[in-house]
Amino acid sequence: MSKCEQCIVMQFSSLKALNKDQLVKMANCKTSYIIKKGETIFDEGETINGVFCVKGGVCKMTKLSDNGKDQIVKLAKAGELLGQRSMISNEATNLSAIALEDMEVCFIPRNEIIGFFNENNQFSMNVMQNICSDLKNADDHMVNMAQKTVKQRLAETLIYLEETFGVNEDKTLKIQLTREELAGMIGTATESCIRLLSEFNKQNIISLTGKRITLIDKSQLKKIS
Amino acid sequence: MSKCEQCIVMQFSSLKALNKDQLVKMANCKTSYIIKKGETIFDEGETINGVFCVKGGVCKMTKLSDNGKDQIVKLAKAGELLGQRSMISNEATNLSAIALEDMEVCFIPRNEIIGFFNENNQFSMNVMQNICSDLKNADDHMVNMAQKTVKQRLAETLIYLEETFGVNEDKTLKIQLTREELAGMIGTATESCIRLLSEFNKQNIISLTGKRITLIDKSQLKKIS
DNA sequence: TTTAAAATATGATAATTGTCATACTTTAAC
DNA sequence: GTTAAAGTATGACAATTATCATATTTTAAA
Repeated sequence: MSKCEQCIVMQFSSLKALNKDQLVKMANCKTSYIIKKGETIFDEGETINGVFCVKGGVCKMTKLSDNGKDQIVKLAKAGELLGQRSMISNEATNLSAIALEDMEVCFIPRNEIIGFFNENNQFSMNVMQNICSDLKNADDHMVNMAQKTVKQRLAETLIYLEETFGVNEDKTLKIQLTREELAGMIGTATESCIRLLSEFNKQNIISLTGKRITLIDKSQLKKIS
Repeated sequence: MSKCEQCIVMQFSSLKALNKDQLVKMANCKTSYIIKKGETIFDEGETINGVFCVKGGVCKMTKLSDNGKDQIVKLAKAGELLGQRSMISNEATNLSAIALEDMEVCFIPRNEIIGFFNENNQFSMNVMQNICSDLKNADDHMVNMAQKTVKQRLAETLIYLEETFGVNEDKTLKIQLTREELAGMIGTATESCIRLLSEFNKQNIISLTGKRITLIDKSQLKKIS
């Protein structure tokens, strides 16, 4: 059982508002997990009774649409608490969380978090602000889905992926998404996504090396989006 | 200056958690407004420094997309607090609020609400749950926008409008949206929206009397959506 | 290393949706 | 009431996107 105090996550998660005693208390009741790439942390509709704190790695938060396709609603990385919304609403989760890379996560039971909520205003304010930020992003995302073309959404998403997750030494996007997952983010058919990537590639806006993507002309991507 | 204690809104808004003293305090610092149909309560990007409590009437919460169309992100009715998110994030609003009917709203300054936040856990929990509910809806909405056809979205929206705002004695939808607004809700061109309404009309799934809409075959609408 | 499975890629085609033009109808202002 | 403006409706056409088929490449397992 590692100490929460020393966890790097404490620097940028809402948990940073907790004091030493609270962190010790949390360390005593948390459970740590190693999640392998592709494994599910929890499924849409599951009752999880707590939150998962992401220590490392990235996961996709997806929702199964009626037509059977997985829509990626957001990507979550270190410092994020998964299941905040359902914990506060006291409901089952509305999204599934699936690891895109090997991950380290800690589970913190609901009671513990709710306790911190009541005794630590700054902490509850932090959580609230996270949720508000999610809400704002969801609104923006919704409007983009409704009003932008697939091409615009792809361009925007590529920029988002580079800005959020960075690039490797060879300039390729660090985050590894399959074409199907990328299509699931922008809300289109996998073939349409592949076709547009090819088109961007031919126009020298991006380059494709196997499944890896490199952004070449970012200003052009921004113009498109 | 009317008393907040006696306001009908207190029965179903998050403010119901406030005690008598707090309600009196709120009544003393609130400002009441009558908003005419079509008038703007606040604009996207505005800093409002407080929340608007809807006492009566319905408004649309919209976001201007890059292509110049107004997307309706949600409809708000009595009991809702407008501007909660931006108040908590301490940011400008990300949505505009425009009255669809004549409205009564009260403005409550930010400081007041934040004060209640700190002294009344149940109140802050209520607000949080509202925002969580908005977030869940936004996620659902996003997936629908991304994965469903315009026809499916229209069918779903018609059912939502009837369930949420009810019908008149003649069975027509109580809420009055122009075709342009309806198109703005489902995220499509006005003409496409009109065309699909005509199609539903011809198939006897709905009936159109001027701008008024009556749902005839709801089970069919559900099947479509 | 070989081989099967999965992922990527591309073509052909159909379905959906948007855009522009135009006509008709309702609404609201004078 | 008249009239202009706004809203509703429909046609024609173009653009976008999905679907199905199939080939190629990559990945992972035996």
